[in-house]
Amino acid sequence: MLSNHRLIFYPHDQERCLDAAIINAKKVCAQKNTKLSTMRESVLVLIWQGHKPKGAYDILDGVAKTTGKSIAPPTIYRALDFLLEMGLIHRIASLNAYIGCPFPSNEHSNLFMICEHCGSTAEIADTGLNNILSSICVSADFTLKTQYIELKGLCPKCQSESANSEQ
Amino acid sequence: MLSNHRLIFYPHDQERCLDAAIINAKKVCAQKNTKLSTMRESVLVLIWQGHKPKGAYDILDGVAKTTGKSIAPPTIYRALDFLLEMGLIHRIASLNAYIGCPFPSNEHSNLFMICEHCGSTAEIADTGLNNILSSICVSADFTLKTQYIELKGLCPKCQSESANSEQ
DNA sequence: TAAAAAAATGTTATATTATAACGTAACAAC
DNA sequence: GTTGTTACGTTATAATATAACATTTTTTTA
Repeated sequence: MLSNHRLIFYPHDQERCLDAAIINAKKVCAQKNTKLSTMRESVLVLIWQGHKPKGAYDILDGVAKTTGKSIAPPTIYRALDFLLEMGLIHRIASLNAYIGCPFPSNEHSNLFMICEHCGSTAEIADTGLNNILSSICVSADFTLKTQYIELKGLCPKCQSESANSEQ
Repeated sequence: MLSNHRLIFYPHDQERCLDAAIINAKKVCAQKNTKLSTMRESVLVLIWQGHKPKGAYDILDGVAKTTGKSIAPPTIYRALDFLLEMGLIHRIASLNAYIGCPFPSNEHSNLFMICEHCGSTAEIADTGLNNILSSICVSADFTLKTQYIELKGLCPKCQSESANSEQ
Protein backbone atom coordinates (compact mmCIF):
# COMPACT_ATOMS: atom_id res chain seq x y z
CA MET A 1 0.00 0.00 0.00
CA LEU A 2 1.39 3.34 -1.09
CA SER A 3 0.37 6.26 1.03
CA ASN A 4 1.54 9.68 2.06
CA HIS A 5 -0.98 10.32 4.81
CA ARG A 6 1.58 10.22 7.62
CA LEU A 7 3.47 12.95 5.85
CA ILE A 8 0.48 15.04 4.88
CA PHE A 9 -1.49 15.01 8.08
CA TYR A 10 1.46 15.89 10.33
CA PRO A 11 4.07 18.67 10.30
CA HIS A 12 7.05 18.13 8.03
CA ASP A 13 9.53 19.93 5.82
CA GLN A 14 7.46 20.97 2.81
CA GLU A 15 10.51 22.23 0.96
CA ARG A 16 11.83 18.69 0.76
CA CYS A 17 8.55 17.47 -0.73
CA LEU A 18 8.74 20.13 -3.39
CA ASP A 19 12.36 19.42 -4.27
CA ALA A 20 11.72 15.70 -4.43
CA ALA A 21 8.67 16.25 -6.62
CA ILE A 22 10.60 18.31 -9.15
CA ILE A 23 13.48 15.85 -9.32
CA ASN A 24 10.98 13.06 -9.71
CA ALA A 25 9.12 14.95 -12.42
CA LYS A 26 12.27 15.44 -14.46
CA LYS A 27 12.98 11.75 -14.17
CA VAL A 28 9.46 10.84 -15.31
CA CYS A 29 9.63 13.23 -18.26
CA ALA A 30 13.00 11.84 -19.29
CA GLN A 31 11.60 8.31 -19.15
CA LYS A 32 8.60 9.29 -21.24
CA ASN A 33 10.70 11.35 -23.60
CA THR A 34 8.91 14.60 -22.92
CA LYS A 35 10.07 17.95 -21.60
CA LEU A 36 9.31 19.66 -18.32
CA SER A 37 9.38 23.17 -19.79
CA THR A 38 9.80 26.28 -17.66
CA MET A 39 6.06 26.94 -17.66
CA ARG A 40 5.21 23.35 -16.76
CA GLU A 41 7.75 23.39 -13.97
CA SER A 42 6.37 26.68 -12.63
CA VAL A 43 2.89 25.18 -12.51
CA LEU A 44 4.16 22.03 -10.82
CA VAL A 45 6.11 24.05 -8.25
CA LEU A 46 3.03 26.04 -7.42
CA ILE A 47 0.92 22.91 -7.05
CA TRP A 48 3.48 21.50 -4.64
CA GLN A 49 3.36 24.49 -2.35
CA GLY A 50 1.36 22.97 0.47
CA HIS A 51 -0.45 19.68 0.26
CA LYS A 52 -3.81 21.12 -0.64
CA PRO A 53 -5.54 20.89 -3.99
CA LYS A 54 -5.30 24.14 -5.93
CA GLY A 55 -7.75 25.55 -8.45
CA ALA A 56 -6.60 26.46 -11.95
CA TYR A 57 -7.11 30.16 -11.38
CA ASP A 58 -5.21 30.10 -8.08
CA ILE A 59 -2.39 28.46 -9.95
CA LEU A 60 -2.69 31.10 -12.64
CA ASP A 61 -2.43 33.91 -10.11
CA GLY A 62 0.49 32.27 -8.37
CA VAL A 63 2.46 31.65 -11.53
CA ALA A 64 1.71 35.15 -12.78
CA LYS A 65 3.02 36.54 -9.49
CA THR A 66 6.24 34.53 -9.35
CA THR A 67 7.08 35.01 -13.03
CA GLY A 68 5.91 38.61 -13.23
CA LYS A 69 4.17 37.83 -16.51
CA SER A 70 0.51 38.12 -17.31
CA ILE A 71 -0.81 34.70 -18.18
CA ALA A 72 -4.06 33.54 -19.76
CA PRO A 73 -6.07 30.48 -18.71
CA PRO A 74 -5.18 28.27 -21.70
CA THR A 75 -1.51 28.43 -20.75
CA ILE A 76 -2.30 27.02 -17.31
CA TYR A 77 -4.75 24.43 -18.57
CA ARG A 78 -2.22 23.22 -21.13
CA ALA A 79 0.40 22.77 -18.45
CA LEU A 80 -2.14 20.99 -16.25
CA ASP A 81 -3.11 18.68 -19.12
CA PHE A 82 0.52 17.82 -19.67
CA LEU A 83 1.16 17.13 -15.98
CA LEU A 84 -1.99 14.99 -15.78
CA GLU A 85 -0.89 13.10 -18.88
CA MET A 86 2.50 12.41 -17.29
CA GLY A 87 0.82 11.28 -14.08
CA LEU A 88 2.58 14.03 -12.15
CA ILE A 89 -0.61 15.53 -10.80
CA HIS A 90 -4.19 14.42 -10.21
CA ARG A 91 -7.45 16.23 -10.67
CA ILE A 92 -9.79 16.28 -7.69
CA ALA A 93 -13.15 16.30 -9.44
CA SER A 94 -15.22 17.19 -6.40
CA LEU A 95 -13.17 20.35 -5.88
CA ASN A 96 -12.28 21.29 -9.45
CA ALA A 97 -8.73 21.35 -8.24
CA TYR A 98 -5.34 19.79 -8.83
CA ILE A 99 -2.80 18.17 -6.54
CA GLY A 100 0.69 16.74 -6.93
CA CYS A 101 1.08 12.99 -7.14
CA PRO A 102 3.53 11.69 -4.53
CA PHE A 103 4.36 8.49 -6.39
CA PRO A 104 4.13 9.28 -10.10
CA SER A 105 6.42 6.51 -11.26
CA ASN A 106 4.07 3.80 -10.05
CA GLU A 107 1.06 2.62 -11.97
CA HIS A 108 -1.64 3.07 -9.42
CA SER A 109 -5.21 4.03 -8.99
CA ASN A 110 -5.92 6.50 -6.35
CA LEU A 111 -7.92 7.38 -3.37
CA PHE A 112 -7.83 10.81 -1.80
CA MET A 113 -8.64 11.75 1.75
CA ILE A 114 -9.54 15.41 1.79
CA CYS A 115 -9.89 17.37 5.01
CA GLU A 116 -13.00 19.52 4.73
CA HIS A 117 -11.64 21.85 7.36
CA CYS A 118 -8.03 22.60 6.40
CA GLY A 119 -7.94 21.20 2.87
CA SER A 120 -4.99 18.86 3.47
CA THR A 121 -5.23 15.98 1.08
CA ALA A 122 -3.49 12.61 1.28
CA GLU A 123 -3.29 9.99 -1.42
CA ILE A 124 -3.47 6.26 -0.92
CA ALA A 125 -3.12 3.44 -3.40
CA ASP A 126 -4.45 0.34 -1.68
CA THR A 127 -4.35 -3.09 -3.27
CA GLY A 128 -7.23 -4.46 -1.22
CA LEU A 129 -9.44 -1.61 -2.28
CA ASN A 130 -8.53 -1.98 -5.91
CA ASN A 131 -9.22 -5.70 -5.76
CA ILE A 132 -12.70 -5.06 -4.42
CA LEU A 133 -13.38 -2.44 -7.06
CA SER A 134 -12.19 -4.84 -9.75
CA SER A 135 -14.41 -7.60 -8.54
CA ILE A 136 -17.42 -5.29 -8.34
CA CYS A 137 -16.81 -4.26 -11.93
CA VAL A 138 -16.28 -7.82 -13.10
CA SER A 139 -19.53 -8.97 -11.56
CA ALA A 140 -21.37 -6.10 -13.23
CA ASP A 141 -19.62 -6.87 -16.55
CA PHE A 142 -18.25 -3.33 -16.52
CA THR A 143 -14.80 -2.62 -17.99
CA LEU A 144 -13.07 -0.22 -15.66
CA LYS A 145 -10.85 2.45 -17.21
CA THR A 146 -10.38 5.24 -14.69
CA GLN A 147 -11.59 5.98 -11.22
CA TYR A 148 -12.24 8.95 -8.98
CA ILE A 149 -12.28 8.12 -5.29
CA GLU A 150 -12.52 11.15 -3.10
CA LEU A 151 -13.22 10.88 0.61
CA LYS A 152 -14.12 14.01 2.52
CA GLY A 153 -13.83 14.30 6.25
CA LEU A 154 -11.54 15.54 8.99
CA CYS A 155 -7.80 15.00 9.25
CA PRO A 156 -6.31 14.07 12.66
CA LYS A 157 -5.37 17.66 13.48
CA CYS A 158 -8.75 19.17 12.63
CA GLN A 159 -10.55 16.39 14.48
CA SER A 160 -8.82 17.23 17.74
CA GLU A 161 -9.29 20.95 17.15
CA SER A 162 -13.01 20.60 16.60
CA ALA A 163 -13.21 18.27 19.62
CA ASN A 164 -11.54 20.97 21.72
CA SER A 165 -13.77 23.75 20.45
CA GLU A 166 -16.85 21.75 21.38
CA GLN A 167 -15.93 21.55 25.04
CA MET B 1 -25.42 -5.16 -1.67
CA LEU B 2 -27.81 -2.70 -3.27
CA SER B 3 -27.36 -2.28 -6.98
CA ASN B 4 -29.28 -1.30 -10.06
CA HIS B 5 -26.71 -2.30 -12.64
CA ARG B 6 -28.76 -5.17 -14.06
CA LEU B 7 -31.53 -2.74 -14.72
CA ILE B 8 -29.39 0.08 -16.04
CA PHE B 9 -27.10 -1.79 -18.36
CA TYR B 10 -29.86 -3.77 -20.08
CA PRO B 11 -33.11 -2.79 -21.81
CA HIS B 12 -36.08 -2.23 -19.57
CA ASP B 13 -39.22 -0.17 -19.16
CA GLN B 14 -37.93 3.27 -18.26
CA GLU B 15 -41.43 4.57 -17.62
CA ARG B 16 -41.71 2.25 -14.67
CA CYS B 17 -38.45 3.53 -13.19
CA LEU B 18 -39.71 7.07 -13.47
CA ASP B 19 -43.07 6.32 -11.90
CA ALA B 20 -41.46 4.39 -9.07
CA ALA B 21 -38.99 7.20 -8.46
CA ILE B 22 -41.73 9.80 -8.14
CA ILE B 23 -43.83 7.67 -5.82
CA ASN B 24 -40.73 6.97 -3.76
CA ALA B 25 -39.82 10.65 -3.70
CA LYS B 26 -43.22 11.63 -2.33
CA LYS B 27 -42.86 9.00 0.34
CA VAL B 28 -39.41 10.28 1.33
CA CYS B 29 -40.60 13.88 1.46
CA ALA B 30 -43.56 12.90 3.59
CA GLN B 31 -41.25 11.07 5.98
CA LYS B 32 -38.95 14.05 6.23
CA ASN B 33 -41.80 16.48 6.47
CA THR B 34 -40.89 18.41 3.33
CA LYS B 35 -42.73 19.09 0.11
CA LEU B 36 -42.05 17.86 -3.39
CA SER B 37 -43.26 21.04 -5.07
CA THR B 38 -44.23 21.19 -8.74
CA MET B 39 -40.87 22.61 -9.73
CA ARG B 40 -38.95 20.04 -7.71
CA GLU B 41 -41.04 17.26 -9.20
CA SER B 42 -40.45 18.60 -12.73
CA VAL B 43 -36.70 18.56 -12.13
CA LEU B 44 -36.83 15.06 -10.68
CA VAL B 45 -38.91 13.80 -13.60
CA LEU B 46 -36.41 15.22 -16.02
CA ILE B 47 -33.50 13.63 -14.19
CA TRP B 48 -35.24 10.26 -14.35
CA GLN B 49 -35.65 10.38 -18.10
CA GLY B 50 -32.96 7.91 -19.04
CA HIS B 51 -30.36 6.58 -16.66
CA LYS B 52 -27.69 9.04 -17.58
CA PRO B 53 -26.40 11.90 -15.46
CA LYS B 54 -27.77 15.25 -16.62
CA GLY B 55 -26.14 18.65 -16.38
CA ALA B 56 -27.93 21.52 -14.65
CA TYR B 57 -28.40 23.42 -17.89
CA ASP B 58 -29.75 20.38 -19.72
CA ILE B 59 -32.24 20.04 -16.92
CA LEU B 60 -33.01 23.74 -17.21
CA ASP B 61 -33.72 23.42 -20.94
CA GLY B 62 -35.82 20.33 -20.44
CA VAL B 63 -37.94 21.80 -17.67
CA ALA B 64 -38.36 25.05 -19.60
CA LYS B 65 -39.56 23.03 -22.59
CA THR B 66 -42.05 20.83 -20.76
CA THR B 67 -43.46 23.65 -18.63
CA GLY B 68 -43.39 26.29 -21.36
CA LYS B 69 -41.93 28.78 -18.88
CA SER B 70 -38.63 30.55 -19.05
CA ILE B 71 -36.53 29.52 -16.10
CA ALA B 72 -33.33 30.92 -14.62
CA PRO B 73 -30.42 28.86 -13.27
CA PRO B 74 -31.05 29.53 -9.57
CA THR B 75 -34.46 27.90 -9.81
CA ILE B 76 -32.88 24.70 -11.07
CA TYR B 77 -30.00 24.77 -8.62
CA ARG B 78 -32.40 25.28 -5.75
CA ALA B 79 -34.44 22.28 -6.79
CA LEU B 80 -31.24 20.26 -7.20
CA ASP B 81 -30.06 21.28 -3.73
CA PHE B 82 -33.36 20.19 -2.25
CA LEU B 83 -33.31 16.84 -4.03
CA LEU B 84 -29.69 16.27 -2.96
CA GLU B 85 -30.63 17.15 0.60
CA MET B 86 -33.46 14.61 0.54
CA GLY B 87 -31.12 11.98 -0.90
CA LEU B 88 -33.31 11.69 -4.00
CA ILE B 89 -30.49 12.44 -6.40
CA HIS B 90 -26.72 12.34 -6.41
CA ARG B 91 -24.15 14.66 -7.89
CA ILE B 92 -21.57 13.10 -10.17
CA ALA B 93 -18.60 15.35 -9.50
CA SER B 94 -16.46 14.18 -12.38
CA LEU B 95 -19.22 15.10 -14.83
CA ASN B 96 -20.79 18.10 -13.10
CA ALA B 97 -24.04 16.25 -13.48
CA TYR B 98 -26.90 14.83 -11.48
CA ILE B 99 -28.59 11.44 -11.42
CA GLY B 100 -31.58 9.92 -9.65
CA CYS B 101 -30.94 7.72 -6.65
CA PRO B 102 -32.58 4.30 -7.05
CA PHE B 103 -32.75 3.56 -3.32
CA PRO B 104 -33.22 6.89 -1.56
CA SER B 105 -34.78 5.45 1.59
CA ASN B 106 -31.64 3.56 2.53
CA GLU B 107 -28.72 5.12 4.25
CA HIS B 108 -25.92 4.22 1.92
CA SER B 109 -22.73 5.45 0.47
CA ASN B 110 -22.40 5.15 -3.19
CA LEU B 111 -20.35 3.98 -6.04
CA PHE B 112 -21.17 4.85 -9.61
CA MET B 113 -20.20 2.96 -12.73
CA ILE B 114 -20.35 5.38 -15.61
CA CYS B 115 -20.13 4.23 -19.22
CA GLU B 116 -17.81 6.58 -21.05
CA HIS B 117 -19.40 5.64 -24.33
CA CYS B 118 -23.17 5.82 -23.80
CA GLY B 119 -23.31 7.59 -20.45
CA SER B 120 -25.41 4.93 -18.70
CA THR B 121 -24.69 5.05 -15.01
CA ALA B 122 -25.40 2.42 -12.39
CA GLU B 123 -25.22 2.83 -8.64
CA ILE B 124 -23.96 0.25 -6.20
CA ALA B 125 -23.83 0.32 -2.43
CA ASP B 126 -21.48 -2.46 -1.41
CA THR B 127 -20.85 -3.35 2.22
CA GLY B 128 -17.47 -4.92 1.57
CA LEU B 129 -16.28 -1.81 -0.20
CA ASN B 130 -17.52 0.47 2.54
CA ASN B 131 -15.81 -1.70 5.15
CA ILE B 132 -12.49 -1.37 3.36
CA LEU B 133 -12.91 2.36 3.01
CA SER B 134 -13.75 2.63 6.69
CA SER B 135 -10.71 0.67 7.71
CA ILE B 136 -8.45 2.73 5.46
CA CYS B 137 -9.78 5.89 7.10
CA VAL B 138 -9.45 4.46 10.59
CA SER B 139 -5.84 3.52 10.04
CA ALA B 140 -5.08 7.01 8.74
CA ASP B 141 -6.98 8.54 11.68
CA PHE B 142 -9.25 10.27 9.19
CA THR B 143 -12.91 10.86 10.06
CA LEU B 144 -14.93 10.08 6.95
CA LYS B 145 -17.99 12.23 6.25
CA THR B 146 -18.89 11.88 2.59
CA GLN B 147 -17.48 10.04 -0.37
CA TYR B 148 -17.38 10.34 -4.13
CA ILE B 149 -16.64 7.08 -5.91
CA GLU B 150 -16.96 7.31 -9.64
CA LEU B 151 -15.74 4.57 -11.92
CA LYS B 152 -15.50 5.25 -15.63
CA GLY B 153 -15.37 2.55 -18.23
CA LEU B 154 -17.54 0.61 -20.64
CA CYS B 155 -20.93 -0.94 -19.92
CA PRO B 156 -21.65 -4.46 -21.24
CA LYS B 157 -23.42 -3.18 -24.33
CA CYS B 158 -20.73 -0.71 -25.35
CA GLN B 159 -18.00 -3.28 -24.72
CA SER B 160 -19.47 -5.69 -27.23
CA GLU B 161 -20.12 -2.89 -29.70
CA SER B 162 -16.56 -1.66 -29.55
CA ALA B 163 -15.33 -5.25 -29.81
CA ASN B 164 -17.41 -5.64 -32.98
CA SER B 165 -16.25 -2.40 -34.51
CA GLU B 166 -12.62 -3.41 -34.04
CA GLN B 167 -12.96 -6.52 -36.16
C1' DT C 1 -60.51 34.60 8.17
C1' DA C 2 -56.98 38.32 8.13
C1' DA C 3 -52.38 39.33 9.39
C1' DA C 4 -47.86 37.61 10.16
C1' DA C 5 -44.31 34.39 9.29
C1' DA C 6 -42.08 31.07 6.58
C1' DA C 7 -41.01 28.78 2.43
C1' DA C 8 -40.47 28.67 -2.36
C1' DT C 9 -39.75 30.82 -6.58
C1' DG C 10 -38.59 34.77 -9.84
C1' DT C 11 -35.07 38.00 -11.58
C1' DT C 12 -30.81 40.25 -12.51
C1' DA C 13 -26.24 40.17 -12.37
C1' DT C 14 -21.98 38.02 -11.94
C1' DA C 15 -18.48 34.62 -10.24
C1' DT C 16 -15.90 30.46 -11.35
C1' DT C 17 -14.10 26.90 -14.23
C1' DA C 18 -12.82 25.49 -18.81
C1' DT C 19 -12.09 25.46 -23.86
C1' DA C 20 -12.18 26.91 -28.93
C1' DA C 21 -9.76 29.06 -32.43
C1' DC C 22 -6.12 31.13 -34.27
C1' DG C 23 -1.44 33.31 -34.20
C1' DT C 24 3.53 33.34 -32.85
C1' DA C 25 7.90 31.76 -31.03
C1' DA C 26 11.30 28.30 -29.99
C1' DC C 27 13.66 24.43 -31.17
C1' DA C 28 14.97 20.04 -33.38
C1' DA C 29 15.65 17.26 -37.60
C1' DC C 30 16.87 16.84 -41.89
C1' DG D 1 18.72 27.16 -43.45
C1' DT D 2 14.31 25.53 -44.37
C1' DT D 3 10.74 22.47 -42.58
C1' DG D 4 8.07 20.46 -39.16
C1' DT D 5 6.90 20.04 -34.49
C1' DT D 6 6.06 21.50 -30.03
C1' DA D 7 4.98 24.85 -26.80
C1' DC D 8 3.19 29.17 -25.70
C1' DG D 9 0.48 33.72 -26.41
C1' DT D 10 -4.00 36.01 -27.19
C1' DT D 11 -8.79 36.84 -27.70
C1' DA D 12 -13.10 35.44 -27.13
C1' DT D 13 -16.52 32.65 -25.25
C1' DA D 14 -18.70 28.36 -23.39
C1' DA D 15 -20.27 25.85 -19.33
C1' DT D 16 -21.21 25.58 -14.53
C1' DA D 17 -22.66 27.85 -10.33
C1' DT D 18 -24.01 31.42 -6.93
C1' DA D 19 -25.01 36.14 -4.69
C1' DA D 20 -28.38 39.38 -3.74
C1' DC D 21 -32.69 41.00 -3.70
C1' DA D 22 -37.86 40.99 -5.12
C1' DT D 23 -42.10 38.59 -5.41
C1' DT D 24 -45.32 34.97 -4.78
C1' DT D 25 -47.26 31.13 -2.43
C1' DT D 26 -48.18 28.55 1.54
C1' DT D 27 -48.57 27.88 6.40
C1' DT D 28 -49.40 29.37 10.93
C1' DT D 29 -51.73 31.50 14.27
C1' DA D 30 -54.22 35.17 16.55
